[in-house]
Amino acid sequence: MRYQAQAGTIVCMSRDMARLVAHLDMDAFYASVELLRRPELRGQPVVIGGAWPDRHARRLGDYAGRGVVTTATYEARALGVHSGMGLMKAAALAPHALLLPVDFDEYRRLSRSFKQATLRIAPHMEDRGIDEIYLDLTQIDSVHDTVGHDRWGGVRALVQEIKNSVFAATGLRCSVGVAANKLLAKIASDLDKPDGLTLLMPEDLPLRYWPLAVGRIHGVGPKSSARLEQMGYRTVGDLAAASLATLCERFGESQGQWLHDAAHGRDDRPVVTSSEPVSFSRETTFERDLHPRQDRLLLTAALQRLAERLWADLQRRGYSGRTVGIKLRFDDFRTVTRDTTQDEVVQQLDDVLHGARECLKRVNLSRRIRLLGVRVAGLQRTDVDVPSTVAAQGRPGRSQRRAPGAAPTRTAGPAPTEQPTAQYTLPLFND
DNA sequence: ATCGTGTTCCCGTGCGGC
DNA sequence: GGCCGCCGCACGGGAACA
Repeated sequence: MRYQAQAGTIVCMSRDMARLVAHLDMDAFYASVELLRRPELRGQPVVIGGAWPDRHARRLGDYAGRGVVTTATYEARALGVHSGMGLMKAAALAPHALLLPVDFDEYRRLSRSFKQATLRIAPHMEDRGIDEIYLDLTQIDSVHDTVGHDRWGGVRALVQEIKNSVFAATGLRCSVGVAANKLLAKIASDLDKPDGLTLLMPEDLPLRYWPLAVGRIHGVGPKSSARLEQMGYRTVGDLAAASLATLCERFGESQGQWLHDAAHGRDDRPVVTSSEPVSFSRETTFERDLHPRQDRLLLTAALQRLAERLWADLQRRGYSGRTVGIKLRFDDFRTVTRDTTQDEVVQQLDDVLHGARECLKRVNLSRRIRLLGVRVAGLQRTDVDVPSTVAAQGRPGRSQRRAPGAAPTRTAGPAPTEQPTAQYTLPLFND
């Protein structure tokens, strides 16, 4: 037996018993949610992205502005439009496609629904964002059933039950992959989209895993893909054929070992059912690139607004943090970040603004600014009184001490409404 | 004018304490 | 005192992902 502690959860893994892990991925999630409300658009190329006041559909070709495609229906994908593509480029490819603005509140609502529906059947669930989850099915008895001559009949029946339940709760389809670990389950869920149910077992790897491009491995993005390909590793099989020693030589101990394991379908990571946030941030891309001096007032106002929203997020979720950071993206797409850590967590909005201003002083502002962001990390909970033994973990001594009568500790329940704050008149954007 | 928003993880560097 | 190695921490950047 091996025990792994992770994010406060003790996960127990038996070395001998093979695990059964599922990855569930909602099909074209945002687009599918929109089609629930606009069934007359079914069958048409539809793209979700951007935002505008009236939420009416537009012709993609009529769009002018910044933004990316968050999701495209399969009809739009057939025209070459994909997630992450700039909207202007998508408009050139598919001018007649329909464009709808994003509505995160609605997506979050449906996200909760499909997760709840799943949870009733498979309670060991790891949340991986708005539209995907991992499930550890190992402990569910029925997966071990043999149905007729089908060794995996129990798994199929269970997963089909989950898919049906998700559809009943939301009207949405999903694709599910099942394998011995998260790495392969993720690969499997992608093998037969949409509405797929795919088992990927060890004996399937040579035929179904090794032919795939290295970029299909979760964790190998565009940069690593290009590098691997340039070194002659185009497919997962190319990597699997290389020795551990060779990969370590070429990519370092840590990454080499990881690539070797991944190529052979080995992955120990447990399905983690609870976790704590690490940071909160808010950022915005401007309609036009702003000049650090000429547009100083606009930038100052934007920073104020971002900090207010971030502070509201923190209060609503019951966190504060010791680290305040900023992020800037310039007109040449270069990105810089700065952060600073205090002995104590920020107590009020002005502390966030003060930290952000300190960070800004350390940035060379000689280009126009495209994006501005604010971040708080080094989090501690504020809504419950944390026992001192736990609170002392971060930095012993002063961090938990609060002078009597100092800024009131936030209490559980709805966050107090934000007081209007004095506008900063000091120059935040100096040159 | 193609490239958003929010989050996490990893690594290198620099520095102080021991 | 200088130097070394080790460690942990802060910081900045990069990469990846939903």
